[in-house]
Amino acid sequence: MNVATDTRSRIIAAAKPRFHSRSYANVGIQEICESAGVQKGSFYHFFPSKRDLVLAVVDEFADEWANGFVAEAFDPALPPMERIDYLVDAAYFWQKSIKQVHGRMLGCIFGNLTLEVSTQDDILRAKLLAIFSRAKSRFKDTLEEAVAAGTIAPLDADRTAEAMLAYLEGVILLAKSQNDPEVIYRLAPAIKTLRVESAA
Amino acid sequence: MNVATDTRSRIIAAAKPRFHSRSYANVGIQEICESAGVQKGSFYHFFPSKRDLVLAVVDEFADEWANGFVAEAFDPALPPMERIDYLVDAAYFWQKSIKQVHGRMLGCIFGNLTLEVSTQDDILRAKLLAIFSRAKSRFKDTLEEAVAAGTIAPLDADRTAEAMLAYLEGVILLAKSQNDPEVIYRLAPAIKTLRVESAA
DNA sequence: CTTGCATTTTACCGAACGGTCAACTAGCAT
DNA sequence: ATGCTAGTTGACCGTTCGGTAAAATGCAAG
Repeated sequence: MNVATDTRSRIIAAAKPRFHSRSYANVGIQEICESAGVQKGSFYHFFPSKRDLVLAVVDEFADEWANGFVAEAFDPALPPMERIDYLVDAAYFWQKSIKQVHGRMLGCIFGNLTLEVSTQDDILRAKLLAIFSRAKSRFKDTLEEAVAAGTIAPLDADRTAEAMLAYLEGVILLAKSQNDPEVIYRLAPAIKTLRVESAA
Repeated sequence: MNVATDTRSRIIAAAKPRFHSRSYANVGIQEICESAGVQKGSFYHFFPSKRDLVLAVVDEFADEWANGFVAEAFDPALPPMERIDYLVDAAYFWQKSIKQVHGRMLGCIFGNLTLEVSTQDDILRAKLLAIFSRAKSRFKDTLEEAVAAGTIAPLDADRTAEAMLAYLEGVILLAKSQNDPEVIYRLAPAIKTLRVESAA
């Protein structure tokens, strides 16, 4: 790994937990640079603006999830509806472990950023939207498979997938408002009761 | 209305749409003062800090809702489950009208603030939590009434109420990410399919 | 007419904000 | 050894941030 990419990734590594645990506006570039051991001029060598940094941070979080829990959860070897159980469990355990270390429920970075910036920055909103869209597709494929297998009654897979994603984000929001990951444990399993019937 | 309360309420009136359409951190006191036609010294005569202002703003939003759509929706004269339909419709039409005027889906102020500040300000988080708690109670009472009337099968009313609130917030979040209130129209009715079974 | 208080004005504080710039360094290819 | 370039440094830009303090104003009661 050459020097250049190291500096860049150190910046991202410093920014990630900060944007996650506070907010976009509340974390300054100066603080990130200090924590990464980088001068501000170097920062702007790698990132044209603060917005470009947060874009990169979002990408990293997305990759981390896609290659971690999400890949495990949506394992084709698992019965379809169990994949959803797995994902929900992963969200719970992840938030719980963060709280144990950090003392706080930090919630979902994508949800956090969506509500903070999506009225102010369409480029960032588009990136977040793409991530949600991919998540929805995972749910949708799973639901279609479950219907095909006869595990669940036929339904509007597209809309139900969107509803499930919404529910998961909402549960995490409520859990954050209580600073208590147990809310996820309590509520998230009900995600499987959500249904949007297919149009006649 | 005397001069004092007028200045104070002009400040709140100027702050409300700004906190709603942007974020807590992104709206400065100076801007609020300019818009309200008030000097900064006057601002700090009425509000000890920015946080106290946002607390007052949250109260106003909460009162507005409680005395408006929420009061209409949870009308005891309505069949219980229709109250939920009503509330969901109200959320949709409200967001839609805001978008028509403002060009943007602004979402739920309580959800927005929760995700932005609840890791950083426990007092504000507590206020938001209290508002969610009241909302949950409305759902809970409605569900209990529906069960008593035999409209729906028995369930864990407390948890289902919490789940419904979560779902509503999640749907609004997703709608905001797409800047499209029709997401609410599409997804929100599925709120009535959510169920948490009562413990055996 | 005066005292007292609530309100308002104005100027100001230090700190932080995102971002820029020119100079400098190190490594590599010619 | 020279020149080019990616990377780095540190000082600096103007602006805004939340918040303060003292003086000035308006007003009502005694």
